[in-house]
Amino acid sequence: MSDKDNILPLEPITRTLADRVCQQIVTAIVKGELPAGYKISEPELARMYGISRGPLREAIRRLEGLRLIERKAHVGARVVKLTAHELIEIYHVREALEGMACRLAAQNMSDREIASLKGLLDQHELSVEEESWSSYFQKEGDLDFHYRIVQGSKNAKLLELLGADLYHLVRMYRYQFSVSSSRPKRALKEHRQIIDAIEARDPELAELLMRRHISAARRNIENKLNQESETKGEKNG
Amino acid sequence: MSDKDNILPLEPITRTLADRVCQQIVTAIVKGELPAGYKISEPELARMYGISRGPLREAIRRLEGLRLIERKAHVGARVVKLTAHELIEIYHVREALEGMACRLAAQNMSDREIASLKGLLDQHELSVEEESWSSYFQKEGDLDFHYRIVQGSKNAKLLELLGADLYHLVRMYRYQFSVSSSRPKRALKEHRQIIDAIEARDPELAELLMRRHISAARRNIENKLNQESETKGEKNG
DNA sequence: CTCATAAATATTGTCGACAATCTTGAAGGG
DNA sequence: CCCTTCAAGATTGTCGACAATATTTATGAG
Repeated sequence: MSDKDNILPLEPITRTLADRVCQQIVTAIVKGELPAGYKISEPELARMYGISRGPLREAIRRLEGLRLIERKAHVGARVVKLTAHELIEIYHVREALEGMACRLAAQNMSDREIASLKGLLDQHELSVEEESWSSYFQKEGDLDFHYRIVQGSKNAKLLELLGADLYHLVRMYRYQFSVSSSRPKRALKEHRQIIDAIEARDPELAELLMRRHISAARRNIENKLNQESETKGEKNG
Repeated sequence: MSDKDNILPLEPITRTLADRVCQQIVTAIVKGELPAGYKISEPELARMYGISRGPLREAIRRLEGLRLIERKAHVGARVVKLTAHELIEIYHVREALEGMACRLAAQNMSDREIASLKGLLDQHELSVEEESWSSYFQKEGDLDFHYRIVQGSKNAKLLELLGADLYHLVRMYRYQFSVSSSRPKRALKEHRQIIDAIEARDPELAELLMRRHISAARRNIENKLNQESETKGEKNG
C-alpha cells in the first residue's frame, strides 16, 4: 500500500465507457467536429467510438443535461443550434452569476490564488503582444480567467452551474463563429481592474467591475449581430 | 387534421419509460420517499417501477444531471444529502439569478402575467389566515411565486437553471426539514412589494427587493442552523 | 483476539437482439 | 398535377444475459 500511494492516478481515464465517450463528444461538439444542428445517429456514433448503443445512450442523456444536445422522443438527438437570442440570454445569466462569484471571490479567494491569477494575466499580456494571441486567448484564455474567479468564490454550486452548463456553450460559440474577441487589450485591462479589486478585498467594486465587463462583452456581441442582420439583406435580395 | 387540433395533449404522458420514471423518481426524492443518502439499487428500483435496467439507468443519468443523485463508477448512485453549507450556497446563487430575473421581469413581464400573479398573492393571503397555510404555502406556494417571476423574465436560460437545477433541491430541503417558513406574513409582504415594483416597471428596485428578500431568507436559515449547532452539544455529551 | 488475505456474492457496466415508433418513398384517387 | 394513403425501411426504445468490478464474508496466520 505504500508505493501504490505514489501513483495517484487523478481520475486517470474515466472508469466507464459512457463517461469517456461523453467527454469526447463534448470536445467534438465544442470544436465543431460535430456541427450545430447535426443529427446524431446512435448506430453511427456507436460505431465511430467503437462502443455499443447502451453506454452511448447514457452519454447522450448526460449531454442532454449539459444542454449540448436536444432530444425528441422516438425522433433522435441533435447538436444544439445556438441562436443569437440564446447567446444574449447566456450573457445575462453570466452577468448575474459571475458578478456574485466575483463578490464572493473578493471575500474568499486566497492570497496564493490571487497571485497565481495575476501571473496568468502577465502571460496573457505577453500573448497579446505576439500573434499567437488569437489562437489561444480568445478561445480558452479568457474563460481560464473567469473560471478561476468562480473557483475563488469557493461556491461549489456556482462552479457547477457555470462550468457544467454555460461555459461549454460559450466555448462552442467562440469556436464556431471564430469570434474575434475584438477588444483584446480592453478586455485584458478590465481583467486587471477586477483582480485588483479582489486583491483589495473590495467585494462591491469587484462585482460591479465584473458585471460591467460581461455587460460590455454582451453589448459587443449584440452590435456585431445587429451589423450582420443589417447586411443579411443580400441573401434575400 | 381539423379535429385533432382540439385534443392538444400537452405532453400527455411522457412518451418514453425513462422520462416517466425519471419524473416519478424526482417527486419521490423531493417528497422524501427516497430519503437523502439512500443507496439506489438498480435491480430494486427497476423491479419497483416495473421496468428494465436500461431505461432506469438513463433516468439515473438524467437525475445526475439534475443534481438530485450522485454516482461513483462501479459503486452506485445515492440520493444527494444536502448539507447546510450547500443550502447556503444555493441561496447565494438564487440571490444572483433571481435578482437578475426580477430585473428582467420588470421589463418583459406582460400586464396579464402581472395581474395573474397579483391574484396568486391574494390566494396566498387567504391561505395565511387559515390553518391550511403551512401545508401548501411553505412547500409549493412560495416557489410558485418565484417561478412565475422567472418565467416573466422571458429568459429561457434562467428558467432552465433555476427550474431544473435549483428549485428541486430547495423543495427537497423544505419537505425533509419540514421547514417552518417562520416568517409567513413578512414574506408575503415582501412578495407584494416585489410585484409592485415590477408593475411600476422599475427594474432597479425590483432587483433590489428580490435580492433582499432571498438574502433575508438565507440569513433566516443561517440563524436556524446556528441555533441547531449550538444545541447539538448534547449529542456528544 | 486482531488483522490480513482470499474466495464468494452481489452490483454495476456492457453488449446484442427484438419491439415500437417515426420517416421516406411510391402508388392510387381526385 | 397535387394530395392522400399506405407500405417499406430505418431509427429509437426496451429487454434479458454476460462480463468486469466492488463489497462482504470466511479463513488462516500472527
